[in-house]
Amino acid sequence: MSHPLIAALEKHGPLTDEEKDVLRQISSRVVSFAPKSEIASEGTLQSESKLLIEGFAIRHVHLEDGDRHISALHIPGDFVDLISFLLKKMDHGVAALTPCKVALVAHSDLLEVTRRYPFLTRAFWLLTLVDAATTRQWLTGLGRKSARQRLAHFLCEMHCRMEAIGMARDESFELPVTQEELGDAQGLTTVHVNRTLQELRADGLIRSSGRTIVISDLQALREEAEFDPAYLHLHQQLER
Amino acid sequence: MSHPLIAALEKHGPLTDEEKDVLRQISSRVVSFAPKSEIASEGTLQSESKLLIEGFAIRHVHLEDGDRHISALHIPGDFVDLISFLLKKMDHGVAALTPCKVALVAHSDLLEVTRRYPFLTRAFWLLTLVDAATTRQWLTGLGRKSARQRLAHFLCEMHCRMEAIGMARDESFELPVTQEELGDAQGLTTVHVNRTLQELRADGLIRSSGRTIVISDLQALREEAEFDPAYLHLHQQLER
DNA sequence: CGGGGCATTGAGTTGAGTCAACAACCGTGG
DNA sequence: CCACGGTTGTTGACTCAACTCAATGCCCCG
Repeated sequence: MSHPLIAALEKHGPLTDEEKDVLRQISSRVVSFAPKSEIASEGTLQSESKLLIEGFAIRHVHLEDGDRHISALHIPGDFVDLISFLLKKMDHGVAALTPCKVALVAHSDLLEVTRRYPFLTRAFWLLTLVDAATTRQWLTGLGRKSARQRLAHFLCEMHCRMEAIGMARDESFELPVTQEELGDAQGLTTVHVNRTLQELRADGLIRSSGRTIVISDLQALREEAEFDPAYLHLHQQLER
Repeated sequence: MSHPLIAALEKHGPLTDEEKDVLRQISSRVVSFAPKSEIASEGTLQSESKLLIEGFAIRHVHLEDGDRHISALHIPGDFVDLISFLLKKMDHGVAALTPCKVALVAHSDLLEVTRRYPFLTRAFWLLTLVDAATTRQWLTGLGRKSARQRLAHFLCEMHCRMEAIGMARDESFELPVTQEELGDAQGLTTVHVNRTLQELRADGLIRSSGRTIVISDLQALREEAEFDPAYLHLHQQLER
C-alpha cells in the first residue's frame, strides 16, 4: 500500500520526489488508538495534527444536557485535525470508532512545510476546504431535508468516499457505525434512524446486514438524496 | 478607516510593511453589488475571490423543491469566497443582502502570495478555518438544539462578530435580515422564527425594532444558547 | 449460557410545520 | 402629501414528522 498522505495529496496534483520525502518524514510517527478512545479531546491544545491511517473516527461535541453531536465521520486517509495546526484549541473532540492507526504530524513540521513548500501548503489547505464543504453539505441536510433524504445522502457520501480510497467493492462497503451514531450525526434519534433505514430497505434502495451496506439502486438513492458528489472535490487539481 | 483585509489579518499577528503593501495591491479592485444580486453563483468557476468591504451577504444553496438553505451570513471584513481559490467550482452561491462593496482578489495574485508570503498564506488559511468552525457550530445547533436555542445562539454570534469589527454599540447592532432569511439559515419556517423571537422578547432576553437588535441580557442569552465565543477564534495568534 | 450492546417494535406526545388571513411598514408615482 | 402595492411581520387553527418512553428480541463474545 502506498503512503496514505502521499496518496491523498497526489489526487490533486503530482508531487515531486522531494515533496514526497518530506511527507514521509513528517508522518513517520504512528500510534494506535483503541475503539472509543479520544484521539484529540475537546478544549485541549494540540501540538501535532493527526492523520488517520487505519480505522474510523468521528468528530464530536457534547452539549450540556448530555446530548452529543457528531459533525464528521473520518475514514482512512483523512487528516482528522489538520485544523488544529492553526486553531490550536480544539473546538470539538475526535474519537476512534474502531481500532485506529494514526500518524502524528508535529505542528512544528507543518510550519516548516508552509515556509518551504508552497504547493504542499496549498494541498493541505485544500484538504481542510473539502472537509468544510462536507460540513456545509451536512448543514444543508439538517436544515432542509427529511430524515430519509439525510440518511440517503449520508450513505451516498460514504459510498463515494470509500470508493475513492479503494474500500468499496461494487456498491457495497463496510460502515462500522451504530444506529445511535448515525442519529447523532444526522440529528435524529436511534428509533427514527431505525425506522427510516427500514423504509429505505423496504423500498429496495439499500440492503444492509450488520456493518455492511449494499446500495441496491445507486441511481435512485442519489435522486432521493439530491446527491451530487461535486462537493467532495475528489478530482480538484491544484496549480503548481 | 483602515484597510479591511489588513485589519482582518492583523488580528492574528502583526504584518510587515511589505505584506501590507501586497495586501493593498491585490485588493485594489472594488465593485458594487445591489441587494439581492449574486456576488458569485452556485456551480460557476471563479477566477477571483471576493472580500466584503461594506454590506451584508449570504452563502446559500437551492434545493430541487424550491427550498433554500443559508449556510453563512457574511459581514464586512469577511472573505466571502476565499474557498473558491482552491475549490474553483462554487458548491454554493453568495448573494448580497444589502448594497455591498466588494474587493476582487485575483486567484493569480493569491497564487503568487502563496509562493512568496508563507505568513500571509497561513493567515488566509486561518480565515477559512474560522469560517469552517462557524459552520460546524451551526451544524451542531441544527442537529441538537431547539429553535429557541439556535436563534439565541445566532444572535450571540452576530453580536460577537459585529463587535469585533466595531459595528456593535453596547449590546445593540444592526441585523439587516428578514425573519424568512433567519429561518432559511437556522432551518425553521418564518412562522416559527416569528413566534420564537417573540418568546425571547417576552422573556426579556432581547429587544428588537425593525433591523436593530438589542440584547437585553447577554449573560442569560448566552446561557440559553450554550454560546462560547471560542470557536470564532477572534484572538488566535499565528507564529511567524 | 449469560450479559451487554444493538436493533426493533408499539403507543402516545410534541415541537415545529402548513395554510390562510390580516396587519404594519415602506418606497414610489401621481 | 396621499393612495397603492409589495414586502415583511403577526396570529390562529390544524397537522405531522420526529421524539419519548418502554419493552422485547437478537447476536456476539467471553
